[in-house]
Amino acid sequence: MARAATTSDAFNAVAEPRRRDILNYLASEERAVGDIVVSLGMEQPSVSKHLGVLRRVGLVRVRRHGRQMFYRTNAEAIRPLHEWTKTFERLWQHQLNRVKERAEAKQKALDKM
Amino acid sequence: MARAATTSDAFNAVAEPRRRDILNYLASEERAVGDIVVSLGMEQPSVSKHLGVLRRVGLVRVRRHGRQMFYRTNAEAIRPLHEWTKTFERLWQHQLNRVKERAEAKQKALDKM
DNA sequence: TTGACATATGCCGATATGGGAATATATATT
DNA sequence: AATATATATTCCCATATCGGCATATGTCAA
Repeated sequence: MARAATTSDAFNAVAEPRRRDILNYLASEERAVGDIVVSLGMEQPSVSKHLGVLRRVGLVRVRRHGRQMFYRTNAEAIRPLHEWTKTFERLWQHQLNRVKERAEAKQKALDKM
Repeated sequence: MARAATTSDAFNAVAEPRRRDILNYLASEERAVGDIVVSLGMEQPSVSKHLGVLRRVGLVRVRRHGRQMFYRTNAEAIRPLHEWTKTFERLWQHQLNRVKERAEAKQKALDKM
């Protein structure tokens, strides 16, 4: 078996940096493909392909207006990612506290010298 | 150019479901490779390879004890992922509110019938 | 209808993948 | 030293990728 398809889920789709750029760009308001091409400085076919991947996993929604296609980020599809990362939140807080405590202990030791 | 390496960053490393399973398993406490093999029901070489990827992007830490290698999740490396997804949080809340409002409006309309 | 514009799709090549099987490395035990 | 145990590495294969380029599709305008 090879690597899972980029269209298998949001995790795979979002692994590509340019696709994250697109999602960021489409977060605040919907945009036509041409706008993405210009604003992000990518080739038009490349943008269309990335949008295709994002659309297949539900990360963007499309609306046609004349010959333009307006895309917008569907934040709801990013939520599972957020939830998964969130399960580790208390761990890094814990780890940070430990680092902080060690630093403070070290400082105290230095103060006594 | 082909797809980015799984070791290029946490986003790519985490795209593989089995690697997320491993990170979940190693979140609460450190474990030997053999434990992962048994608990997750994977082949040993497969586990070692996945751990290699995770280690290269800093998602796990290792400690040797005799002939065993104890791995644990380094939650701190998951944080950038969390932060990125977080930027969309207000959007899906907004979208959910709109869905909710529509549902309530619909219910009100039904109540009048 | 013809032509211009906006976007999508097809084909190509180079590359990395993940699983399976075999094997190598490192450490402990006797 | 020889053997057993724990883990890592290598090789192979089928597959999907992304970018570049050319081209197809769809829509508007004259």
